[in-house]
Amino acid sequence: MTRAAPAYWLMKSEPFKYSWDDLVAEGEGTWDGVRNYQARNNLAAMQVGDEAFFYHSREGLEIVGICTISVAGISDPTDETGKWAAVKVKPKEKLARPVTLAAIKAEPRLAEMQLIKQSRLSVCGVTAEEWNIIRTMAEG
DNA sequence: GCCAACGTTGGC
DNA sequence: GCCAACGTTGGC
Repeated sequence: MTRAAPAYWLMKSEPFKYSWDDLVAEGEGTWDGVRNYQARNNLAAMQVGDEAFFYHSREGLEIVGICTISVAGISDPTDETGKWAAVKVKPKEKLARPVTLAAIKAEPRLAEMQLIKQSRLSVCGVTAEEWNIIRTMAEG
């Protein structure tokens, strides 16, 4: 399956477990351990070349960087049943200015973001419009 | 650290 | 198939 334009995502991580800096240090990270069906469906829909915001949850509460999907459609190596999905990501760029959850909530055009609507979903879809708005907000 | 929101599980 | 109990996530 191919797609003309890259899709956009937002992936949450608790920085004390796995932070943006950890990903940069590793060079490539496996996004595994997801045990939510909706998040899994998002993971399974990802393709190489898609881009994702890296969001720090619990602490920070902000988008800190952008990563690209480097390997798609793999099964979660931490899962023995084989039914959970994972991808590999590489850091692409660190945002000049992190975009905080508060800033996202304060922007009416972002009120419909899956991030806002489903606060507990750890892998969210982002529309191209939302992506561009946040990229603009992240410019220094 | 607390707790609300939400997803999952299991008894009936 | 319903729903109460339970576990987890994530904002505050």
